[in-house]
Amino acid sequence: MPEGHTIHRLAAEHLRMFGGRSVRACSPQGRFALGAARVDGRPLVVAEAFGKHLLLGFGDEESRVHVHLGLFGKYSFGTGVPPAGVSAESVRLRLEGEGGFADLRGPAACEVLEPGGVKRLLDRLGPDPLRADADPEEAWRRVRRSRLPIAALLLDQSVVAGPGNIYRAEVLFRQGISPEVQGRALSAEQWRGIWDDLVVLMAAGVRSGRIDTVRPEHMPEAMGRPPRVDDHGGEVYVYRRAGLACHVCGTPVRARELMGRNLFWCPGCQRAG
DNA sequence: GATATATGTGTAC
DNA sequence: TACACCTATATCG
Repeated sequence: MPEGHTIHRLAAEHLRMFGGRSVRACSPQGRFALGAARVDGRPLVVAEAFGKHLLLGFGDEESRVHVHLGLFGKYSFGTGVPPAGVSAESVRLRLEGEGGFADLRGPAACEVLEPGGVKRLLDRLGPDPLRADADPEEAWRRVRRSRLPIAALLLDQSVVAGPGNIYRAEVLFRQGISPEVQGRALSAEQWRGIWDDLVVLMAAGVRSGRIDTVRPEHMPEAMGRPPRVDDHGGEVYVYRRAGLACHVCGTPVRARELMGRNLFWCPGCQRAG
């Protein structure tokens, strides 16, 4: 679930459900008991996503509740009273308002940040393709002088904030760029292509709540099979399709580990620099 | 029941 | 590069 589009959806969902109204906050699991007590009873006035980070602001506090889902974190929303039972014991943060509740389980981070901590967090994030204030040139300045492969740069949140393993694989496929190409070997046009496509793909992800990729117009017709509907719940061309024929050119999709993450690409469609 | 896996990141060696 | 961490779900025996 948790690439940047998910977090932007969560921010919007928080505002819809709680925006401007006071909420009750608690931590059934206990590990965020102090933080929850601190915001309990205040109105939720800020819910904003920066890459994969969610920031919630309550009342006139300048501090923010900072949530990062990590690999396993999940939110569940509902109307009415949150369900009791064993599954409630794993809820790190629960917000309840008149409109419903939000349960957070398994986050990598759930903490209160003072303004200085918020600034440090935001300072180490690159531009987020889903934010109107994002400046792709800021990312390009990092990319263009890096010897790291573009596949590594796209997962570095200090270069670009938001894309995860699926968007990385799919955007490089759609742009026909080999994951191995060094950042400094990319042209400005290629970077522009990657960025603009991230904006399109991730905005679609925010709307639909899943990651779907479609054949870009500059690519030849697909071979008649639909893209894989992955366990993640979306239609993709290369992500987790190792060994299967590319839907565009028929070449087997390849996979390898790069810096601890699974990387997928089509050697037929994705050329060097 | 045990084990493997996952869309992520931070720290230590 | 390895591992630690957080949780749920799928798959295997």
